[in-house]
Amino acid sequence: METEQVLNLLKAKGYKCTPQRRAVVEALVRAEHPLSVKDLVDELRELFPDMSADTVYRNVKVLSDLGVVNLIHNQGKEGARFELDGRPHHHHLVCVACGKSVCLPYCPMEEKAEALAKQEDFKVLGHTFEIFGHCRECQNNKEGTS
Amino acid sequence: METEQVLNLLKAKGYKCTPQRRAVVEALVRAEHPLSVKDLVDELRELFPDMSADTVYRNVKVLSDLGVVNLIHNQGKEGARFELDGRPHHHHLVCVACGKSVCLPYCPMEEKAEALAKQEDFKVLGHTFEIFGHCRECQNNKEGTS
DNA sequence: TTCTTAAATAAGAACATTCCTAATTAAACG
DNA sequence: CGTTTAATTAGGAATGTTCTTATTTAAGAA
Repeated sequence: METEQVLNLLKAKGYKCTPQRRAVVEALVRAEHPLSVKDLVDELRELFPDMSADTVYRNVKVLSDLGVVNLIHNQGKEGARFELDGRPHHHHLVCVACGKSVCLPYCPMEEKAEALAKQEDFKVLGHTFEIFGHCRECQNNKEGTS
Repeated sequence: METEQVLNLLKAKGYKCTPQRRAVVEALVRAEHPLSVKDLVDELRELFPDMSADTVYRNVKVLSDLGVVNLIHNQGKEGARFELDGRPHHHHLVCVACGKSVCLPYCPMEEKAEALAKQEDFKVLGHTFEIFGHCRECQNNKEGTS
């Protein structure tokens, strides 16, 4: 997905195209792995020294609501991470050692979960699913060191 | 699960049995639905006026590590909630309107997810899965009012 | 019981995130 | 182009959560 496509989508949905918002989108398009809020703020303050963290949170939320970015809750420790995503929806394996994440070609809602919610008359708005642990490299590093 | 059982487990694992910790366990044993940190702090400050929120977080984490309580991440808004759990493991439907939660007799890890993680040489430490939305009652209330 | 020590505590700093407000500004329209 | 308006912004206050540190204390050993 390219920057202009995202901005057009935003415009179509009635969102304004501010320089800060454009910069957030560009940073996400450029990124090669999920970014934390801190990553984004640090990077964007070089362009907009006064940019507030709230602006990043707000924009990332808008993009997330539109399904353009995926939000990865990385419980505790480091904050959440975000990545641009053309694909409609997916989950992650998150490494608690290095913070990196791997996409998972599986969503539990598609299986039994949606049905169980309906059974309870529960109006589903969303869901989270993440697996956390140690990635291959971090397991190797741990063994190597000592 | 009763208070003494939990405390024995703690002792067996090398944790001390402090009055504050006992009170946290007792409050959770007594509770009939998941408690927020604020719930716990408010309740426990009647016994220990100086109790810090950190003590609640710490104890709840210990109990969570032991599998004695389940931690329900209720993204944003209201903070996390905790409930005592004798059963090995389960997930929840969380109502974003009233904060209540319903247990879900389903865990995605038991299905495909565990296998997918192994396929990536990913050493699984844990996972989260929650469905959020509006419960039956909150849907009705919304319709009733206007 | 007294001593020792590792664990737990309170307090507050630090950080992540959300919320509020007043000021700015993009976009639509004249 | 100038005006209007609703969205967006920066900034800081307000929460939720974690971390650090100095002090207290439970539990085991003498």
